[in-house]
Amino acid sequence: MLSERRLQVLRAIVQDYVGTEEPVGSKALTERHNLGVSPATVRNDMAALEDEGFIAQPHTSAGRIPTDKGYRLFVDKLAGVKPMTGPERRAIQNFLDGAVDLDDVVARTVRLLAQLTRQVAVVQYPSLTRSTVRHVELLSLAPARVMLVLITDTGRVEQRMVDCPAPFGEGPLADLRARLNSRIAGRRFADVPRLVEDLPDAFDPEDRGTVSTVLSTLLETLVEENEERLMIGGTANLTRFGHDFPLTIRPVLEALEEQVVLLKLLGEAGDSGMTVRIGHENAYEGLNSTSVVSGGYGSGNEAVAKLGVVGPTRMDYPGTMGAVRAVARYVGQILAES
Amino acid sequence: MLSERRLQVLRAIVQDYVGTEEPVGSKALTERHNLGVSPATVRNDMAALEDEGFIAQPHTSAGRIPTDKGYRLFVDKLAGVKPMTGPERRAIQNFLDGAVDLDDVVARTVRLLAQLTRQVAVVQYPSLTRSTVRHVELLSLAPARVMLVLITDTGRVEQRMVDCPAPFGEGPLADLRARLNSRIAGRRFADVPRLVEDLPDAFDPEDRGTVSTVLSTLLETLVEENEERLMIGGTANLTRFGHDFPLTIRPVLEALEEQVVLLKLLGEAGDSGMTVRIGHENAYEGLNSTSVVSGGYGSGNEAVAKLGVVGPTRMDYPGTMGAVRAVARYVGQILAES
DNA sequence: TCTGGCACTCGGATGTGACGAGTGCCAGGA
DNA sequence: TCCTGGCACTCGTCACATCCGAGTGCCAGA
Repeated sequence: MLSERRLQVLRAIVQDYVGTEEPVGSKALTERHNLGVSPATVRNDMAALEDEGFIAQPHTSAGRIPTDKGYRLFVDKLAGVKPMTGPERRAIQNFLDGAVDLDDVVARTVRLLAQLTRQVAVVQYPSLTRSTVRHVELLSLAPARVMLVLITDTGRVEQRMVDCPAPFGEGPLADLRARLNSRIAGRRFADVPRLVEDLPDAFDPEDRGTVSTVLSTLLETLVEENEERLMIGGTANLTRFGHDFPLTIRPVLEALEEQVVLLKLLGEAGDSGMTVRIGHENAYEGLNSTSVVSGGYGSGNEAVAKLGVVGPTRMDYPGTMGAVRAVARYVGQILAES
Repeated sequence: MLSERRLQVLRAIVQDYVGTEEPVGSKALTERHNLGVSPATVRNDMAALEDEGFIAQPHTSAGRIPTDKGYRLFVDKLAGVKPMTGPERRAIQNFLDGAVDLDDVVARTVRLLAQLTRQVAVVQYPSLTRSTVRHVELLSLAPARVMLVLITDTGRVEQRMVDCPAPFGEGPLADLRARLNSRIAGRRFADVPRLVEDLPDAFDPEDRGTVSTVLSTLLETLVEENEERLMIGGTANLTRFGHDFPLTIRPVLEALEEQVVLLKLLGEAGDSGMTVRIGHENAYEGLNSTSVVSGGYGSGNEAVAKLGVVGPTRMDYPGTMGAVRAVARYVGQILAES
């Protein structure tokens, strides 16, 4: 096992490297952190840390930089989550309070996260499957054409056009609307299929086909998780990455355009608490030189969606985690209020 | 005035530079284009073109590159719009035909444009102000709380929460819904204010306040042009820009994050036909080394929104313009169908 | 008006050497 | 046993010098 001092040395290396973006040597370490020992001792410790794979030398005659494994140890054992300061918290709350609708909440959240962390922020729209139904509206646009509008408790609105197999009068439509709402308003999406199962039976035979069509469209809408949208911001921060630019930035930009990749990335994160994926821990190859800090947020006790930050492995983990946690918390509050 | 041959020389310079990304010299020019004259003659022409400000030398002993003014002349006089090939057209149509809803149409359009031009694509959501109302729905969520849902002919849905000054029964609500729809369904947004002006008069005094509140929320929604959303794609193509990377890419990424800037940019473009803004012609400073090719698209004869492409001034203008025109045309068709 | 020739310029690539940060190892001391 | 100071060594970076060649401008002649 690593001695206490060696862990301190690792911590110091991570901190310095994150700060300066340059490999750190033994002398600089002893000067900037009072470890109470000489550079030579630190050198021995560093050699040991390198043997264990926590740090590495880019070149023979250069200082050390942390490896993914080193960052992992740092995040797990050596660093806490840096809480936001009072003013920061107030700023977050004020900024989010100004939002006028769901789109705006998400947009503001992205901006905020990107600014706070100076990295790329990704925010998922509140997911449908965990939400509850607030209201279902059916509009007759043509004799055999119905528009289905679904309103969720998170303020999200989904609409679908339904082409009916047969003309559908205003009377049955109103009937269906009333029955539907009385059954599923306030219920969770997951429960809806069960609740509407026998609805067609209540209608005249000639209308049953249409009712079934409408219902199956509704269920499709509920299930359609792949429709989950997300918003991205702060891509300009990618330019701060490093000097070896195009090579690093390219795959990241590509990854950010693939919503599927991002959704998967966020999906892998645990529901509660925060998940940190460092470098090669990311399944997607293009993100092998980045770290992803993500967490869930929710309107109640439960997470309804995820948000996160993508940045270089060489990032300020405590600060980033603090920002993610704080923003997630406040977004949850805002959603719960509205 | 410039002689015919000098224009040809300019055209050749632009084409070669766009192709090779390297300053082009007199010798290379005569080899690759059969101008029928010797390099020495071309040199004289180039000197003249330089005097007029159409081309410039990055360094004393280098070839020439076109200036913004040179590109401008090229676009205005020397180049046409390169039409898409048959297969390309079919591919565009097929791809767009697969869209399931408005979001999907816009998303696909962005992807398509980005792929075709290998540049950054920007597509504005169909604008509200030019559209017509398809349906207005009012839902009572609580005694004094109404949700207003507006559905446009382009398939867009906007919802607003309205807090009423007094409780509002289902009866008057249904009444208002019916009157509203009979008056404004199918009408253009611009006409709506005039059409609903006297609506409160038809209601009982105690409901008038609520009716007015609902109406003013509706009008706000219609006017709220700044809410116009847009979608961006193909940012990874920025990495192909050049070698002097971070300096060029940074401000562009920043500009792309500022929806306001982009909306302005697209807004400046003419309604019909295509607009090309080259380098410093762009008002926004960060885009001074890029060109923007934009055009309007519409569901009918009229443009309802804009779309465009952002790329280096050194871009394939004929090809880009062809792609923009083709995509705009097909998106219009798709919107008209749905 | 065009052409071939020629001297000139200057950026980029290549090579060389000095410098210095950082290392590993070792012998001596607490 | 662990820490420390010293020392030789490595190697990347920087500054400077050199060379090469693409490209130019200009001029005299067709």
